[in-house]
Formats: sequence, C-alpha cells, structure tokens
Amino acid sequence: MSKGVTPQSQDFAKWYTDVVQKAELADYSPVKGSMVIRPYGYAIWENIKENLDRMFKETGHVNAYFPMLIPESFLKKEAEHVEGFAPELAVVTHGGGKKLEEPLVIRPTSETIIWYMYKKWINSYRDLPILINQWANVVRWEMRTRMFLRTTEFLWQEGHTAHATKEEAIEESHKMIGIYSDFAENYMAMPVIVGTKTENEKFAGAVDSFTIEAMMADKRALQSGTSHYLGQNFAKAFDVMFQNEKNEQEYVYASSWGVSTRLVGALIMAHGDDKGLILPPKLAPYQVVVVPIYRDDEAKTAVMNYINGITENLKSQGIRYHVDIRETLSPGFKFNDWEMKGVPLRIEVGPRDVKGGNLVCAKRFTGEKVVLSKNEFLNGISNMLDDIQAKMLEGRKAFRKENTTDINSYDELIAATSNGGFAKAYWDGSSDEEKRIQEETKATIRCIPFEQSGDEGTCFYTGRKTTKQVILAKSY
RNA sequence: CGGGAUGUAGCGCAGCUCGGUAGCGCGCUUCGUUCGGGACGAAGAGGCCGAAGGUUCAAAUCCUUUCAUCCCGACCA
Repeated sequence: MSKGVTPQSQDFAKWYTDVVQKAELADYSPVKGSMVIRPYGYAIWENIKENLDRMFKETGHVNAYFPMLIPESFLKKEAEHVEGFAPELAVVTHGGGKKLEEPLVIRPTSETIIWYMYKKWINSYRDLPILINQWANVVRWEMRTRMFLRTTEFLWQEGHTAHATKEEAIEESHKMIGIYSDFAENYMAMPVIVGTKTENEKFAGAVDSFTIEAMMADKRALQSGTSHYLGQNFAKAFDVMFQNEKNEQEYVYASSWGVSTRLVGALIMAHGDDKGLILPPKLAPYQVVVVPIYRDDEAKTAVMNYINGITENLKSQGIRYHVDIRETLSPGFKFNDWEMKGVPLRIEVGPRDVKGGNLVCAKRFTGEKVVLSKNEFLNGISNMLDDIQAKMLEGRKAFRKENTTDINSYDELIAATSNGGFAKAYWDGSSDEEKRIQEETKATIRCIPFEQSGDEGTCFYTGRKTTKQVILAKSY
C-alpha cells in the first residue's frame, strides 16, 4: 500500500486496517468495538448473503426473525451456554424510563429464544423437522476487536433446526458445514479445511462443532463458518419434547450453524495484495468497471456513446458493471482507486479505442493489461470472469499447500507455525495438553479434518500410536 | 484487568529537550491549464494544541491530576 506495507510483512494488521478504510469497506463508529459498514463493504456482504440464502432455500430451509432482546434468565438455562456467553453479554436494565424487573440481554446468538418458541411449536413428530434460518445482528462484548473479524456487533445468519432423530440432526449439521465449504471454495475462491472442533474449541452448548478453516495471506487460520450438532441440550434446557411414531415422549434433536460478516474480512485477508483488495468475480459488487478517457466535449460524447453500446451488452449478459464518470479525477487515479477496491476487470475506453473499435482490458488478479476488440471482449468476458474465479481458488490452494507441513515433533510444530502456517500432525493428547500447547506456542488445534487417511501414526506430542490427524495453526 | 505508547486542522505528522502567541504533507474551496497509470500552477478556507488545575510577565512546550484512543496479552464468529 502507500507505505509499502504488503500482506506478507510484519504489519499485516496495519495493512488490513488500511485496506478496509481506503477501499471504503467500513469505518470506526463512535461506539468502541463497533464498525460502520459502508456501501461498498455492504455490497460485498449482500452478494455473500444472496448466494448463501439461495443455497439454504435450495436445501429446504426457510427464513424467520426472532427478537433481539432476550430475558436474561433464558441464557442461564443451558449450563455450558451460560458459562460460554456470560462474560460477553450486553445487558439492558432500563426501559420506558423504569428499571426492568428482569434485565434483557441483547442476543449473542439466538438458541435460547428460538428454543423457547420451538417448545410452543413442537408437539408431534409430524411438526418436525423445523429448518429455520434468520439473518440478524448479534452483540458480543469482546475484549479486543478488529474490523469484520471481531466486532462488538456483527451481522450473520444463524440456522436453527429441530429434528426427530439424532441421525437426522447430525446429518443436517454435516450438510450445512458442507454448504459453507462449497460456498467458501466456489464463491469466495477460498479453500477450506472442513473438520470437527476439539472439546476445548467447540461452541458452548454443542455436542460437536464443525468448522471450516481457511488460510489467510499471513498464513494464519481463520474460522470462517461453524455448524453444531446440539444433541438434546437445548431441548432439555427448554423442555421441548415431541411424541414419536411409537407414541413415546422424546426430546428433540437440534443443530445450529452460522456465518458472519467475518467472511468479508476473510475475503480481504485471503486474497489481498499490496495494491489492496482482490475480489473474486462471483462476489465483487462490480465485476467490471469502465473508465472513460477524453479531453474535450466532442471526445467525451463519442466515448460515452461507445461505452453505452458496451454496457448495454454487459447488462444483457447479467454482468455487474460500473461506469466511473467522476469528472474531476484523472484516469490514473481511477485505475488505482478501483484496484484498491479489488474490481476483477477494468476497461479503459478513449478516443483511440473508439476509432479502432477496441478497448483496453486490465485484470486485477494477474495485473495484465491487453488491447481487445470490443467484440472479443464482450464475447469473452464471461469466460474471463470464470477463469479468474478458478485461478484465484487454484492460487490459494497452492499457497496453502506450500505453507502446510507434516510434523512429527514439538519442535517441528514451532517451526511450522510460529510465523504462520498450518501443521498437520497425528494427535492423541488430552484437553489439558492441548491447552498447554496453546499457551506455549500460541498455535491451536484448528480442527480434526473430516478427511482422514486412516493410517496409523505417532502423536507428535505424546508419542502414542493413533490414527487421528489434526491441523494446528495460529489463528485469528 | 496487566504491559507499552499516543493525544496539535478532515487524515498523517513536526514543534516540546532549551517557554515568547502554531507549522508541514495529503485532503478541501475557487480559477486556469490538464486528462491513455495516483496531474500542475496560482489564490484561499480550516486549529482556543484531549480536559482541568498549577508555575510564570508569558505555556502546545515545565509540574500535578484526569479523560480518551491505539498496540501487545487473557476472551472469541
């Protein structure tokens, strides 16, 4: 960036904050730890949201909305849940000018209010499954915050499903982490490792937590989405039973799953470079930006007419475009501005191009700039965008591979992860041993990948034989 | 809550050691020339130096107190 900070340097955090602000994604709000998502940043979130929402609906889910204020006592009904969230709750004590009899908490997540309602809605196996998702904001009073990655208030979706059988609930939680993984790879161009969280790292109130873990440009891991099999924990806490086909009363089985505006942060940190953002075509608010170039009114008219022909065609192809008609800025400034904002393709149109029936096309991902005929461009743009999308994913896969090491000892763990990087290891340690490793190395077990070779090996820490392999890394 | 740092124009900073009535870059306004990789010139606007108190003829500068923010840890989508 302007100060020569690159994503690979020590100042990754500084680079990140710079990009977020200079690309006009977000800004600090007057409330500590909260951020304002600006229109360009929100447009990225909207694209994420739109695609995920479609994927949820295609798999039988429906949207609903539950209220933000939850009676404090609700949070206390599930033992692990209360313990997990108590320190970070925002509490409302007054309303209508009076002190409330029972304080209300601003939802840190909605399991409790939703399960309170599910009790009313569920009587029979015929009422199941319930497959509800909600798009909402939540508040978690975190100690330290970072734009998009961890803010006091954030936007997310949370799915909450209720099932008649354990198998079905587990299958649902797996299906949803699968959708997240699919979305991360095919839309965000960000490869992820799908796996199970260890006991230490799982969601407060879950039986099992599943995660997608992505490698950022500084080689650290980012938990980018989670899905939980909740067992009967919330059903028991809220006394939600149903009558099964055998005429017996049984507690309902549950799953919950969510991704947040953190994904915008993931996009920035996974793909950015020293010029700023690089957005994957499928999620970029604008897939093409057009920069007109002219000196006088006569040239301007010719250029703009020519551009109109181009944009009409782009429109018919369903391509998201933007013509940068800002009068007071030079073309060079605009080039840099849109590179900062990560627009996949830029075309430059000046009098020269109008005369020759051409245009100049620049690709953000590769930096290459070529002269194409107008028709070549219009016929090829769809493929170009697909190609960029695919190459971005390949690039991140290669990067992750380069920075993932198979390790067999504690020393190798330190070597593999101290400056970022994933370590793959056999693991047979306890929760306490896992915590000790975290304290000493700052690296944590990110997950136990679903994909296991099944081969036996030696635990890098305890020396015991095991078939279980895990991924360790420093994380956000 | 522990450790470190910083508060001076919208943003980024200098000035503080050695007190003398506030400066630089970017941005902003107007006009002109520019416009194919962050344009240039000229003329402007903008700050009671985080707050309170003290020392002094005189405080951005010295002293005391206080508030706020940022960074590093513990927490976490």
